Amino acid sequence: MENIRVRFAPSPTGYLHVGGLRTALYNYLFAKRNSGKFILRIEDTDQSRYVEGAVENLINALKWAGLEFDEGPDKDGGFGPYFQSQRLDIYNKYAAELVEKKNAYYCFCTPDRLTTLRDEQKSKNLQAKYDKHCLSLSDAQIKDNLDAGMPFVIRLNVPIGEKIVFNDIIRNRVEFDTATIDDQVLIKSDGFPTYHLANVIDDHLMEISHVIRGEEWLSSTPKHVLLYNFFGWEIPLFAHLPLLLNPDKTKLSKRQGDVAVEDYRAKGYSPEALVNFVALLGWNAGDDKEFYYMDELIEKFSLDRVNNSGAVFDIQKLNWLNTEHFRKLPKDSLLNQLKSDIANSEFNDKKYSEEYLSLVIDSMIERVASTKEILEKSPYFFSDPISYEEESKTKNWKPETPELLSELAKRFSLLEEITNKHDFEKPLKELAAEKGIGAGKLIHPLRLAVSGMSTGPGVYDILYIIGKEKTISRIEKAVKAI
RNA sequence: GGCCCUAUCGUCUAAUGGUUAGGACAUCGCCCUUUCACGGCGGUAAUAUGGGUUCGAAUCCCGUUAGGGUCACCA
Repeated sequence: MENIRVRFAPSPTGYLHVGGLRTALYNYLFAKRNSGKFILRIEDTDQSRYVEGAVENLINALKWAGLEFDEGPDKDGGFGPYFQSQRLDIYNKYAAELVEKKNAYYCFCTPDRLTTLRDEQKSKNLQAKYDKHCLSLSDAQIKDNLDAGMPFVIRLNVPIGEKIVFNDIIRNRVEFDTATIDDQVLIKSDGFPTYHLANVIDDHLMEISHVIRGEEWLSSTPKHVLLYNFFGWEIPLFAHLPLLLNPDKTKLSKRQGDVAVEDYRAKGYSPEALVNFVALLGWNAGDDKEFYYMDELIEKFSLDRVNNSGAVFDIQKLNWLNTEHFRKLPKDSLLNQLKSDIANSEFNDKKYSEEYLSLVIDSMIERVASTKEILEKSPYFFSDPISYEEESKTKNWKPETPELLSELAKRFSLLEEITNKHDFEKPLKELAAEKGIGAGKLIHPLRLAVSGMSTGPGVYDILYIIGKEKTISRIEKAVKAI
């Protein structure tokens, strides 16, 4: 294939949807795999939906996910501008050409008439469609209306009784009857184009070779085909991607959980995991491999192997992948992440050495899926416990416990040089043997005393990491508090 | 409702006319472990349905059913 150019063309609604991320990713992978160009185009033709900072958010989210675009805002490749709101002249020029050729026409119908028409059609269970009322206007009438400053739109003049057939890489042959296609508005009364017009013109002008987008666009594709034909332009190859679904199989939506890439980022999911996960939602290489890095995805990706049915966004599988990716992270990036999480936490006023944090990571890595979770699951590495788990208290804290722990603290205080966790194990085992009790009788209350919790790394690990002083002071505190 | 798309374990999927229908996540059980995890081993679990075509169908064709998308001066 030559001159592969694909685009991700979101409208700036405020955040990047995970479905959008998947669409962007497939475009990106396809471009990279085929030495093509990945273009970002902002479809901001709806003035009423303008959201402050949306474009920045979008670009940041893409960057975070590792999807660097080759052309787009602030990165001109000779096909700009990449904001549709800056290309109004172009759309108007082409719309005029269509009107000239009678492939489009002025429409002066009021919103009132349109709603009445639609209601009527709906009540008769008919498809809501414009009735071509203004198509019969004479040139003189149109000129009069225009001169009188009447608001107008420009509509696509869909021919009657034709079949529109196109080929989709994923769905193969798709056919529509023009009788089922509405005379779509191309230019709105505010002078802005609708998606359909702007999209077709830009894809042509930007020399897009493959239109890879969500399946929700499949039913408006015949309108686009019609436009390409009217202009006499070559039609790009289409690939309509299966939708991402809620657990109840409806189109993935905000109502049923997190849908923005930023939400997952904020929760501690890594970009590698999220990318890996959405890549597999609707595509696989044909083998059993499930763990991928971006470069491997690029190497393996092909549109031929994209599925044709919708895929449920299964958070459990994402969690698993996130864990897998987390465990493979190099030590220094774990360290950096943990430091930045601490800086953003309640513990941000304290200082911890890299050696210390490194030990914390080693002890927790098998128990968490993000550095953020280390803070949540083992706060005792960052400050003294302020409360003690009730359930563990009733289970492990017996009348004789304070005395036993005090004795244990005394023996710990005698420890001179501590080089590893076993230095703490010895006195505990000895005490247990002397008292004729199982080590568990000491281990469980000890864990509760120093951590406030009943789960976590081995007690000796905890003691070794927090050190002798803290161990003793926490035991003393617990003896008084419980 | 019209039009369009889709249909393999609960979920993501493999098997492109011949397999005991495979893997992964989840789930369950056992082992490891004086906690929680990790890990190891094993189990439960699917071709929506009815017809064709064929020696042979998850796979090809038709119908049915179910789900989804779309029917805006939103993208």
